[in-house]
Formats: sequence, C-alpha cells, structure tokens
Amino acid sequence: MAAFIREVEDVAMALRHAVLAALLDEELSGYQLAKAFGLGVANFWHALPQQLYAELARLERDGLVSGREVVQDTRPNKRLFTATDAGLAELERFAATANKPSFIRDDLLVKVQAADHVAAGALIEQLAERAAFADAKIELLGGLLRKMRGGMSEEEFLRHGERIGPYLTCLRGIAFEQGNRDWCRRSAAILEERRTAHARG
Amino acid sequence: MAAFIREVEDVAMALRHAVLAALLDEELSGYQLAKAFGLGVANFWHALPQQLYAELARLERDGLVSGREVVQDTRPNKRLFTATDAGLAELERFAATANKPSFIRDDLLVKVQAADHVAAGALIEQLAERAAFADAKIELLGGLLRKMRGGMSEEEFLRHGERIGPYLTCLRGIAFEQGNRDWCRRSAAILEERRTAHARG
DNA sequence: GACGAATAGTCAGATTCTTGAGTATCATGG
DNA sequence: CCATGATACTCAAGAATCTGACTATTCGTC
Repeated sequence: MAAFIREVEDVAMALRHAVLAALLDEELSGYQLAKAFGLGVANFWHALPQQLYAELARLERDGLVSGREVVQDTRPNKRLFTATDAGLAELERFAATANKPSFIRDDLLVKVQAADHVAAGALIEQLAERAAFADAKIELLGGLLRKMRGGMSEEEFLRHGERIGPYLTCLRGIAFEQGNRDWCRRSAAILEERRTAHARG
Repeated sequence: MAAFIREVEDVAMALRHAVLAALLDEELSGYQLAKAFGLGVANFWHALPQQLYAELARLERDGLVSGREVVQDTRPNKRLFTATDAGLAELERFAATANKPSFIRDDLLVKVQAADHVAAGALIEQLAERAAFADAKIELLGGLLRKMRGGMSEEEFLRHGERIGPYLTCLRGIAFEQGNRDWCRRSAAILEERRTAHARG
C-alpha cells in the first residue's frame, strides 16, 4: 500500500505567505497576528482571527512555522510562532511567482458610482467618515514609521536601515490612505456643492 | 400549507449592488459587464464573468433588473439588462447602510514585506512591471474621463455635468494607480540602491 | 462583587470568489 | 480554407473568506 503524503500545493495562497512574511522578523502569537491583520497594522494583507489560527495550524503541520508554548500566570497561555528555514524557502519561491494585479473592491465606491441616483446626504456623511478613518490610520502608520526609523532620518533609514520591507509596505499603506482621504474630501465637497446648487437652482 | 417565499436578504452583498450601480445608466449585456468588471473599466469593483452571469440571474429572479433579448444576425444573440425601480430602491437602501473599511490585499505587498529575506532582483522586476501596468491603466482611465467630460473642462463637469458618480469613481481609480506607480518606482529604486551598495560594500 | 473589556483561542456553516472546462457563432488574416 | 480571436454564455467544483457563536482566564472599575 502506498503511503499518502500530503504535498504542499504550489498555488497562490497569499494569506499563507502573508503570515509567513509577518513571522520572519518577529515571534508572534495567533492573537497578536490577528490584531495586526485585523484593523490597522499589517498594511500588506487583511484577515480575521479564525483565518489566521487555521492558517497557523496548516503552516505548522507543513513545517513552515514552528510554535512554542509560553506559560503565563497573569494571562492565558499562548503559543508563539516563527518561520522555519522551510518557511523562508517557501517565501522565496513565492516571491518569484507572478502576481495578479490588485483591484479595488470597496462598498463606498459602489455607492459613489450610483451617486446620481441615490440620496446625497448619506453619501456625503459616509465620505466624511471614511476620510476621518483614513486620517486616524495615517497617524497610526506614521507612528509605526517613526518607531521603525528610531533615531534615523527617513532618507538615512531607506539607505541603511535594516528591515526595509515592513517600512516600504507601511509607506504604501499611508499613501493609500492619503489618496483615500483626499478623494473622499474632494468628492464630498463636489457632491455638497452640487446639492446646494440644485436646491437654489 | 404555507407558500415558501424567497425573501431578498438584507446583508451586504456588494457585488449585487455593484452590478445594479453599473446598470443604472446603461443597458448592458452580461458579456459587456464582464469586460467592464474584468481588467479595466469598472474602478469600483472587480469580478469574473461567471460571477456576473450568476449575479444577473439572481437579480432578475428578484426583480431588481430586467433583461430583454436582442436578436443579432451578425453575432450570437444577447440579453441586455437594466435596473428596475425595485433595483434602484434596493440601491438606495444599500447606500444608507454602513460600509466596512476597505483593505489592501496584494501579493506584491506581501513580497515587499519580506524584502529583507528574499532575492531583490525578482522583486525589483515585479515592481517595475506593476508600475508599467499602472501607467497603462492611468492612460486608459484618463481616456474614459475625457470621454465622460465631452467638451467640458474638469471643473465645469464636476459642477454641472450629469452622471458624476462614474466620473468620481474613475478619479479614485486613477489616483489609486498613480499611488501604486509612484510607490513601485520609489521602492524599486530604493531596493536597487541598497543592492548595489551592498555589492560594493 | 458584579460587569465589561482584553487576552487567547476554537468550531461550524454560509457566502463569495476563483479555477477550469465547455458550447456556439461569426469575423479576420494569412 | 483554416486558425485565431471576439462575441455570448454556462456548468461544476474547490478554495478563500466571512458571520456568528463558543470556552476560559484575568484586569480594571464602579
């Protein structure tokens, strides 16, 4: 009888690689990963806790990360994970594969697409909310950048700093949110002006 | 015996609303929708043909769009769809609901996150590719904007043009791709400089 | 001392999205 | 005349993601 060996698939599975990438520099628990991939820090991917715990289990099963139990008396025990050599090799393989273009998929844009046919008030409000959210995230990410830079200037860090990867993805996150904020504010202003012009007209 | 009535769910289902939004201004076939939601035009959402045909069937079943057969002798027959009044009402309801923040999910960012641990060459190449793709899309979308504006200046169109919704989402698409392009070029330059500095060092 | 929030994690189920393979007709170029 | 590609659409199956509900401990606070 042949043994059934579960082979690691060679398809995309970007979440798997996102988790691996996060575990290259830091040893993290599922819970910490979940916070990073939830609202906020990990600007290169987004996922829910359930996905991350499941992915960690698969990664450990496949030998791409290794976990160690940490006993805590003040909090529930936890397991900290790091990428193994096999994990790093898998990431290297992944880095050489083709990537599909990234597309926008956003509720708010759908609503704006329909702006000529729906109530302007709610839309303007939501655009303002989103802009505020973007501002908050920009500040959060700005703080992260400062922390990564330490004492260095940005130019110096970009030339000689270690761990440039997370810095670059963070920069993209900030630029994305700035674009978001600017577009939201501008669109809200335009819709507002058209609304009042129409009301007067 | 009670009749089983299939009620329209009140959950998010953004693809459904994206299709509805696209069918507000234009009468389109599934095939045309598929081209718009595939690579390129519809900057507010992305979907594959199979999803769109399935969604159109559901939308028609629920009375939110109506289709009419168009017989063609030069090409296969097609069905053109438009949003119904019920569809518009559904979109209005949707426009008033809360939206979840939009997150980036991008293979290339995952790879850049791991930039300190993987080969720089492939990464730089992919960043250049992505920048070129962004350039192409910017041009495509710029053309769309000009077409929508007709003879008007941008300022004039934003004030008085009809169908501002698609124009605004197109602006967001362009800004997104510009952000993408700039970040890709800058990141590639930084990685390149660090690589040559290391090689010399 | 009860209550909510944070830490740490798990399970089941449904929905959504992607992959892959088809059907059929007509136009165009070599 | 044959191959390629565009138009127009369908079916099945699997992977990824999301919703919602759970367990359990500890910290702060009212």
